[in-house]
Amino acid sequence: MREAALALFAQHGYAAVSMRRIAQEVGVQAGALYNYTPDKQSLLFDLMQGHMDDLLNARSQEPVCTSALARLEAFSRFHIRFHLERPQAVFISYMELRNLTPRNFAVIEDLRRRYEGELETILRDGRDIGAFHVADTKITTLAIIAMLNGVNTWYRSGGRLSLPEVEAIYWDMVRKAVT
Amino acid sequence: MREAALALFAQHGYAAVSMRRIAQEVGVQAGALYNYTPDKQSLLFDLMQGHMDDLLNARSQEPVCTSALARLEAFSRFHIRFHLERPQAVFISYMELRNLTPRNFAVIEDLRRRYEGELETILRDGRDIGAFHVADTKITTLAIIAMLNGVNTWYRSGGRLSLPEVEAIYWDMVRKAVT
DNA sequence: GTCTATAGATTGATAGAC
DNA sequence: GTCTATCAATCTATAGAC
Repeated sequence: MREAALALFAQHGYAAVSMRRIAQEVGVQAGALYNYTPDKQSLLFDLMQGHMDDLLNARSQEPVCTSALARLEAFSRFHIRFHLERPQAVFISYMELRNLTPRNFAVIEDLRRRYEGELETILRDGRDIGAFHVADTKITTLAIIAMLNGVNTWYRSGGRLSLPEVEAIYWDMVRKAVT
Repeated sequence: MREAALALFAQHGYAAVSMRRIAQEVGVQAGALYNYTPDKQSLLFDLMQGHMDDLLNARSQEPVCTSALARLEAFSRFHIRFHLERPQAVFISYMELRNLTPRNFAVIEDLRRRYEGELETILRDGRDIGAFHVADTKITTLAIIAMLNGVNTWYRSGGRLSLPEVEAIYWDMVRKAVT
């Protein structure tokens, strides 16, 4: 059910996808879905929370780097790799924020800010030791993440560029932008 | 009607907003709206097409710069300024692409590509004369636009930073990323 | 745990009075 | 050009049989 909902929400949007349509994709009747989710809103929230949990868990299991540059490179490459591996979940977690209830929205926002905080810490530490030159760590954090997220709008596996090539191109831009 | 639809679509999403809700905002009954739009889809399309037309028109009326660096700076500052002036239209034009009919989608996509082409031309010309060092002009184009678009996710007028300060910070990052 | 059936509300769009 | 009224379809969610 979650798999079907993920694909359908990503393609048509949460509000435009009915429980009947999800059930059809799963191969059951609509009523049967309510054995697995209390309602449609919880289904959306679970998908988004699961994605953010995956993101933070995967990040925490990455090897720790010592130098400022190596930390930033590791983050940039991890971010691209992780997000390119699950484009649908990424898409939903950004596009469907406004369809969350205020309570659910606050939870997702908190997870998102925690992730952004990891990058900001890297930038601030690097700036403090003179490794980076950034005008504003908060804005630079958001600018870098926005730029890296942009990969998902055009990258298709099997295309002109391989994942390592994409990582290298973006890392080069990130590195130059902060040094 | 367009004004009300713009605000409501931006806040709740096209699929989640009913014609009755738009009519309520305008102060008429739902049926009256159909004197101004043949259907809901056309209303969305007109908003998006109007936004893209505004963008290309505004861009074409900007003063022409000669040096590669000045051209890129003018584009970056123009992009930030234009997009921060109409956050709702920007939001809709990106988020509601999947709610366009295939025919309407193709029209908007063409306008978007035309705009991106202006930046790519700047980058290619600059690279050809040795002013810029970019690994891939197409990807760099998308990366820069993604980064600049990110401003709209956090900037609020009257906040910590003024528009000229924001422009300066982003221009600094763009400049360093390509030189 | 899935089914059929349905309640109760809402949707986009139209018809016809004025 | 706006109104009331409504059609026909669709929606989320639930009830109860099996």
